[in-house]
Amino acid sequence: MATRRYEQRLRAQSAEQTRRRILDTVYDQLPKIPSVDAVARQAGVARSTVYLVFGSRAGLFDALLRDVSERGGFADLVLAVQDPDPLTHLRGAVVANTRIYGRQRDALVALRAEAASLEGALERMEQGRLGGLIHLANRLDEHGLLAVAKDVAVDVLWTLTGFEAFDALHTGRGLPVDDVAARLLVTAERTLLRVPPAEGARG
Amino acid sequence: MATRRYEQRLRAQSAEQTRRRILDTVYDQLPKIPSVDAVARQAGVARSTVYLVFGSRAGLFDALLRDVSERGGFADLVLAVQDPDPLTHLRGAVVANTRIYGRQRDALVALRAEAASLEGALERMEQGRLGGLIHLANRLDEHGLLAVAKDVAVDVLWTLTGFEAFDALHTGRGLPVDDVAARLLVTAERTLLRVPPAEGARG
DNA sequence: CTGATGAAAGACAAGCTGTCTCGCGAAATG
DNA sequence: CATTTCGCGAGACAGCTTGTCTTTCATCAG
Repeated sequence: MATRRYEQRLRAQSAEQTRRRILDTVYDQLPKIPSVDAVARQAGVARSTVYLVFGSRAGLFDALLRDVSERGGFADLVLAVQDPDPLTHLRGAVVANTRIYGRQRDALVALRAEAASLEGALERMEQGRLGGLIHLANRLDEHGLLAVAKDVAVDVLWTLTGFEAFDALHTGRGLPVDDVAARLLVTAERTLLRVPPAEGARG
Repeated sequence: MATRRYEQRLRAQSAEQTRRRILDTVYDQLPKIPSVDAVARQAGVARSTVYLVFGSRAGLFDALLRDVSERGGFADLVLAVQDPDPLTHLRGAVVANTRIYGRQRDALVALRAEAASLEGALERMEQGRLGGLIHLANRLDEHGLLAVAKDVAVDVLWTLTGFEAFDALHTGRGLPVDDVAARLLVTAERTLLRVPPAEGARG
C-alpha cells in the first residue's frame, strides 16, 4: 500500500469551491425546496457529486443549517447579550433575533419543512437559544424586574423569540420585520416586567 | 345513453363507509405522515380506491383538514365567543383554542407538513380565526379595556392563538395543555389589558 | 334481466433518493 | 517525467412514491 503523504492545496481548495457552489445553489432555489437533482443540474455538477460531498439529501440540508447559523448575523445577538443593563439586553435580544429571522426566512422555512429528515438537528440548535433565554430571565429576576415567575418568563420568551412567532406576524400578517420586532418586544415587556417602559419610549 | 334515475341508498352508504375508513386510517397512522399506499393497505382498500374517492394525495389531506375542523371541539370555542363579558370571552377563547390544538395536535402537525400541496387551504381556514380575533379586539376596545392600539392587539392575539405558539410550548418545552393555556392567557392579558387580573385569580 | 356503480387489481409513466461502478483528467509526489 | 492519488462526471440500477388508465367483478336499482 505504501500510502504517500499528501499535502493538498489546489485540490482541497477546488473541492471547497464546489461545496460552496452547491450550497449557494440551494440558497438560490429557495423558497422552493429543491430536489438533489435540481440542485446538481443548476450548480453544473453531477448528482453523484452532491452525494459524494454531503452524503445524502439530509446531509445537504444539515450543511445548510450550519451555514445559516454561521453566517446569518449572530454577531449582533452576541453584542446585545453582553449589555450590562438587563432591559437593554432584553430589547436587543428580541430585535437582533427577529432581524436574523428576517434575513434567513426562506432558508429557515425550508429547513423547517425538512425537519423530519434532520433528526433533531434543528432542536439541538434551539438549545442555544433556550440557554440564552434562561440567562436573560435570571438577570431580570436578579434585578427584581420580573412581574411573573422565572420559569413562566422563560416560557414566554421561548414563544416570542421562536421562528414560528416571527413568521406568524411576518408572513401570516404581512408585517415588515421591524414592526414584527416591535410587536414581540411590546408583548415581552408588558408581560414580563413589573414596570413596563412607556409606549414609544426610546432607549 | 338514456341514463336512468338513480336513487342511491345502500351504495352511497357503503361508499361513505369506505371514505370514513380511509380517513380513520390516516388518523391512525399519525403522527407519521403516511404514503397513499400505506393508508390504502392498512384500510384494506385498493390504492386506486383512495384516488377514486379523494382524487389525489392532496385531496386526502384536504379532507383530513375539513374533518379536523368539523370535529375537533369547536363547540366550546363558539360558546366562549358568545359570552357577554369581553374578559371572559378572551379567557374562554384562548383556553378553548388551546384545548383544540391539544386534541388535534398530531393531525395539525401532519397538515402543516403537507401545507405546500394544500394550496393555501390552511390559510383560508385561519381567516376564520383572524375574524374572531378582530371581533374580540373590537369588543375589548369598546369597553375601554385595551392598553395598546387595536391593531397591535389583533397581532398579539394572532401570535398567541396560532398553532405554532401552542406547539412551541407543548412540544418544544414539554408543557401539558392546561399549562400552555395558562402561559398564553397570562401573556395575552398582561399585554393587552389596561388592568390585568391579579395572579391566580379565578373566574 | 339489464344497466349503473362502487371498488379491486394491476399495468404504466415519471420523479425522487440512494448506491455503485467506471473512467478521465489534473494535481501531488518522487 | 512517471506514478499515485484524488475530484468529479456519467450513468446504470433498485426501490419508493404519486398519478393515470384500463379491465374486471359483484351488487344494487329499475
